[in-house]
Formats: sequence, C-alpha cells, structure tokens
Amino acid sequence: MRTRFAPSPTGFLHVGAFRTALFSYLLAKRYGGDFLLRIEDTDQKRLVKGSLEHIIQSLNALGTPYDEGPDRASVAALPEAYGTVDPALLPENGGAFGPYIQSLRKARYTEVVESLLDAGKAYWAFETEEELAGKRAACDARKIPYRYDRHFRDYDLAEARKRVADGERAVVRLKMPTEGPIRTVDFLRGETLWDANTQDDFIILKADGLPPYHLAAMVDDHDMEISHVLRGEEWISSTPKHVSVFQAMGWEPPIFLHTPGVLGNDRKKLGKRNGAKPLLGPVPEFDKNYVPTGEFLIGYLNQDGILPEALFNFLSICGWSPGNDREVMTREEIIEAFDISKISPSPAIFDLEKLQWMNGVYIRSLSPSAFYEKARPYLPEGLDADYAAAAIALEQERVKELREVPEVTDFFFSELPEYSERSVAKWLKGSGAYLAELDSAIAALPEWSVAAIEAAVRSVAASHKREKGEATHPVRVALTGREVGPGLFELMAVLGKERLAVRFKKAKELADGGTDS
RNA sequence: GGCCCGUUGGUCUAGCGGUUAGGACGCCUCCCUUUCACGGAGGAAACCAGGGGUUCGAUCCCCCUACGGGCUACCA
Repeated sequence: MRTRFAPSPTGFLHVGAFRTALFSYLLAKRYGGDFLLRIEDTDQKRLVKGSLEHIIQSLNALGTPYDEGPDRASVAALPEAYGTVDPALLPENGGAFGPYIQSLRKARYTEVVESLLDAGKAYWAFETEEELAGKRAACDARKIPYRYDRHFRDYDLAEARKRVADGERAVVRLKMPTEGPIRTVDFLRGETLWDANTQDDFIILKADGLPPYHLAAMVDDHDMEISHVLRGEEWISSTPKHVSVFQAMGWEPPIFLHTPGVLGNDRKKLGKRNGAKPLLGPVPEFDKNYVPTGEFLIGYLNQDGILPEALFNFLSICGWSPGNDREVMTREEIIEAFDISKISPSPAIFDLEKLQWMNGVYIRSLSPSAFYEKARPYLPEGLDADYAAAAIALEQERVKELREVPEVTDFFFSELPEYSERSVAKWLKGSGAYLAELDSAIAALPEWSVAAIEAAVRSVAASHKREKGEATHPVRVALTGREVGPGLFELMAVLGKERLAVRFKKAKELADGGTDS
C-alpha cells in the first residue's frame, strides 16, 4: 500500500487538496503503508516562491508528515526561484524512489518519451502554439468540438528527429486509440467507457523539454510504485489519457479514486483558483505577483487558533464517515476505521461552524497546562505564567477558537477593566454601599479560597437583601467591567486581594451618585 | 456546444429492496445555574431533486429530465 500527495508549488494549499492528502495519508496508515509527497512542478511558469516550504509545513502542521518525499539534497538542487525550506522540515534521505520533485526527474521522462517514440506510440508534432490556437478558433467558429487534427501522427520519425536536432521547437504527442472505447475504473464510481473519438493525441512532452502532468505523474506513479492514486475529481475526464499512458508503456495502472471537491458556502469549489487561504502552519509570504482572487472563505485557520487535531478530525469526516454515528474520534481511531469505499462521491460544503464546534470539543479536552501552552501565543507578552494560566483556565470551556482568548480574558491583565457605560448604569449605580461593604469583607478574609470568597459575598448580599443576579452582577461588573464571563467566585480567587481592592475602589467611584436600595 | 461526474432536513452524513428515514452541526424550548458557556432533556426541520419503469414492495436497481460541478491548454 503506497499513496501519494502530489501538489504543485503554485501557492496556497487549499482545503480540497488538503483533504485529499489526508485521505491518502489515512489509507496508507490504515494498512501500514507509506505516504509520499511529490512536487509537481513541470509548469515552471506557475511556480510561486515559498510554496514548497508552505506545502511541507502544512503537512507537518496537520499531522500527516510524509514517509518519502523531498529531502535536503534535492531541495538544495533547486533554483533560487523556489525559495528556501527550513532544513529542520526535511529528511536527510527522502526515500528510495527519489528525487520526489519532478523538475529533477527530467531525464527519466525523456527516456520514457523516447521509448514511446521508438515504439511508434508517440510522435513529434511541429505546430506552434499560435497555429494550434488558430485551428481551435476555426472549430469554435464552426461550432464543432475541437480536437487536434493529428497532422504529424504518421510523419517520418527520422525526419522529425532531424528537425528537432536542428533546433526546431516541437512537442511529442501520444497516439491515442482511434476506435473502440477506452475503459477507466474509478474506485468510487465504477467503470466508464470513453468513446475513442472524444479523445485527443495529447502532448506528453512540451517544447521546453518537460512533460505535462499527464505524462509525468503517470511515470512517477509507476516508478514510485504507487498502489492507490487519490486525486481531485477534476481529473476524472483525463483518466482515459492516463490509462493510455500506462497501456502504451505496458505498465499496470494503479487504482484511481477521485475525491469530490470541497465547496464554499456559495457552492463554488474551494480551490486555489478562487483563492482559498491556507489552513495550517505559518502564513507564507509569497511573491508580490501572486494574488489569489475570489472568495476567501477559509481564512487563516491556524492564526484563528484551530487545533491541528480538530482539523484532522473534522476534515476526515468531511466527505467520509466510518459508517456509524461516530464523529469525534482520535487520530488512531480514524486510521483504524478508515475505509475508502465509504468516501462520499458528491462534493461537500465546508462547514466552518461545525469545525468551530469541534475545535471547542478539542479545546475542552485539553489539560489546563496544555491549554495554556496552546493559548500562550495569543496572549500579551510578559505575563506572569502562573497567573495567566490560572486566568485563562477559567475560559477554557467557553472558547471555540484560541484567538478568542485574549479578548475574553483581557480584564485579568489590565490595571482596570474597561467598564461599559451600559453595564455601569445597569448594575453599578445605586450599589455603592453594597460594593463598599463587600470590599471590606473581602479585604478582611483570613482564608483565600473560592469557598471562602463565595461565603463572604453571599453573607454581605443577604444583609442587603440581594439574591441571584442582584447579588452577583454588580460585583461582576465592578471587577470585570462586563456582564458575562467565568464563575464570579473563581474569577475573584484568581484576581487576588490586591487587584480586587483596586477594582472595588474604582467601582465605588463609578457607583457614586446613586443610593443603595 | 461536446464528453464526464454528482443529487437524503439549511449544512455534513447513516442507509446498501420492507426503517415511525438514524446521527451530528446550526436553530428553538426547558432543566442545571450568579451571567455566559459546558452538561442534560425535548422540539422544529428531508414526501430521500422531478418523472417514468423493474418489483408483491423502492431512498436503495434501470431510463429520461432538471439542477449543480468538472474537463474540453505546450496548467495542474
């Protein structure tokens, strides 16, 4: 069992691609196999600096690291246009089937193309791109479907090679069957028969000397002994091309499984073409000339504080289910339950609200110290660690994304809370005497515990004939400036005597002018 | 236009010829409770895209239509 993820270094890794990578990873791990990363950079024009590192970082961040893939030596061999990759992210030895970067495998593709040429299964074609565009336009004008006219299909090979040797620009095309159906099998959707006359003698070697995807990926999947090819459903239509390559070379094709797209709320595919943002890992800085367009649904989930484990879990059940009602599962449980035949063949809409809910589930399952560690990057610098940990622990069951932590805990860390006028008017006015008495009672407490604090507050409240919200709300507003938040007595215990005294003093001033009831 | 793929509540899905069509998110109500949240108990929400078949019986098998998506590049 060997699977691979084969993205192009052309920008952000988007959810759809990410989920396909996850499925590939899960399949390999389910059967104890290997998951490989291969970089498909045969279109050098679309290369975006920094995206190679982004791809590797993202895979690591999600928790789907590759068993075989780019290593230090091969990345070092890349031109500067790829940007740098943190060596710590790269293995010393990428694996026995490398290099795993297509631009570094040019010689092997040439070899395959030459053998196809020799066998009479492919041919050189000399039309320029302009001529081809002209042929296409002519068909469009007559409203007939365009197909390459196979002008050079029977052109003399020796003659063609001479022209190429003389420096003429040319491409190599594969001779597709001219009759009979071409049969492809998709693991999820079954067999489909493609009429030969809908097929084109497609290009397998571009004029720049590199092959396009249709050839390169097949050669690599074969050479790297990939058993299951999981890829996006946009590849379904070109599968007949792919099986034709395998057939021409006399190779056994892998099992193809096309994963459905992941759509945004607008039902539009979430892909790099509409500029979905990255999911995890540091936000990459790409070249200025890389401008994603369209809807930005995903946002910077990593910056928002979505935990990798939550995303791993969520993505795994986005378009797949274990066949029962289980949704929250550990990574081990997911791997054990993973079954590609239960992948849904229809596209799914990315449900951000459900992800947020699930992230909350994962945040709540964290130990207080783990939660503190995860939340720390979102907190201001220079806080007392013990105090900060105790403070944010009170919010752990309330936040769905880590980014919420600073705004819901800021009153712990500022000298005085920000008092909203509305809250002051509603709860502080007329509570001066109550707060004053509370202040002294708290200051006089011999023992500092949540229970002791609660007892003191309840006692003072009782003497003022205050119950429930009447008793607690003025205190909450006095100490935090707001009306919602963690348990009042817990929060007071964490704030401590000194901070409490300062806040009571300020609150009494704000309450001035009113009379206690 | 041509060729493909898809279609169960708003969303993600279970189902694989006989079910009161199950679960989750979201929404609503109630309980717990000092607020919010968590947790608990309920509820609204799908004539299984529509129409034909096959069958004693179709969400499930076949066909057609509609809608959505993809491909139709010297991009992947």
